Amino acid sequence: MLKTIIKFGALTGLALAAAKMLEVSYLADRLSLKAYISIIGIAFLALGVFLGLKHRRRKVLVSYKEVDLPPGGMAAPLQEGLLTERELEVLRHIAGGRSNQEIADTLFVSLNTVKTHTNNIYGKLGVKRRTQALDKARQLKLL
Amino acid sequence: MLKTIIKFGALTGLALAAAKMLEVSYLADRLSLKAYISIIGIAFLALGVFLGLKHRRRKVLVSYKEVDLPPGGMAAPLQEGLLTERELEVLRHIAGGRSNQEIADTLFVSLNTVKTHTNNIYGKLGVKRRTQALDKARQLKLL
DNA sequence: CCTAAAATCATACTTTCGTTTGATGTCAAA
DNA sequence: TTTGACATCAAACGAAAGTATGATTTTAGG
Repeated sequence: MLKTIIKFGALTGLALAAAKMLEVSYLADRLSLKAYISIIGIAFLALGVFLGLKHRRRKVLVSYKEVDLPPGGMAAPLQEGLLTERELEVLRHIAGGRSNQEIADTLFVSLNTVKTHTNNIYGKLGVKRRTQALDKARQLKLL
Repeated sequence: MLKTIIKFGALTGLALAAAKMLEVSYLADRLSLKAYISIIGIAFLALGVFLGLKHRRRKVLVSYKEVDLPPGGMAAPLQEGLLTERELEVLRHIAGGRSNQEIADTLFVSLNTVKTHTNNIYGKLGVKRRTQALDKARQLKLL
């Protein structure tokens, strides 16, 4: 971002310098002030458009890097005891895209019970929505 | 395209008119020609940048580079063209646990727009909920 | 036996999500 | 210029999800 600003400034400076040169050129004697101003304006307009368009180009991630796995393998840091078995069960259903009602049906409990579980999960994970819970759970390797 | 040119021309005309007004203003008496030219230049530069940025909506791939695939082989760019860039962007925010309103805020669009995107995503993935969309997207290696 | 944690359920309420319909502007390609 | 894909936005409604509070029942451990 800093580079962009610097480049931008440099280009502007160059443009201004060019304008100054123009100022003393023979053109100044032949063209009216209005025409001269117009040329300057159009030139800068073009420069501006160019710059504006140029800095919209997309960058793409192109490289990756391999790393060694820890000798023991990627064993789970499993947060033992954070969530209860039932809560984990519910969480897995959520990850599977099931609605609370569907979870209630498959677990043979009421919708309210599922809501209680989900809210307990949110509380323990420190989140407010099921999608956040999934994200957090993955970070914690709970899923 | 024609419209764009017309608008562009109109704006340029307005800018030139403004410049003409400036020309006869008191500023002309107080500022050196150089300073005057500079102001004109900067103004048009700004206008140009504005116009350039405004018409940047469509993104274009400008360069690419070949790389070796990881030994294990990463499943290719499956499902090319299933979701649009914008839809993928929204999907990633959903995966991050963001609410529609939050997504709207970070993308600087309205809540309704985000809802439209999400619904289009659901339609394309053949799902009905965001959590299902996440599950399906992972199966399709879209995330 | 007693207790704390876990699991169950409820009611009432707020918020977010999802659906539908319709519209406008832009861009690329035909 | 016409057309189709994209992105944008709106309004209104129903469906889920989430919050808050309180309660009862199981169950595992001390």
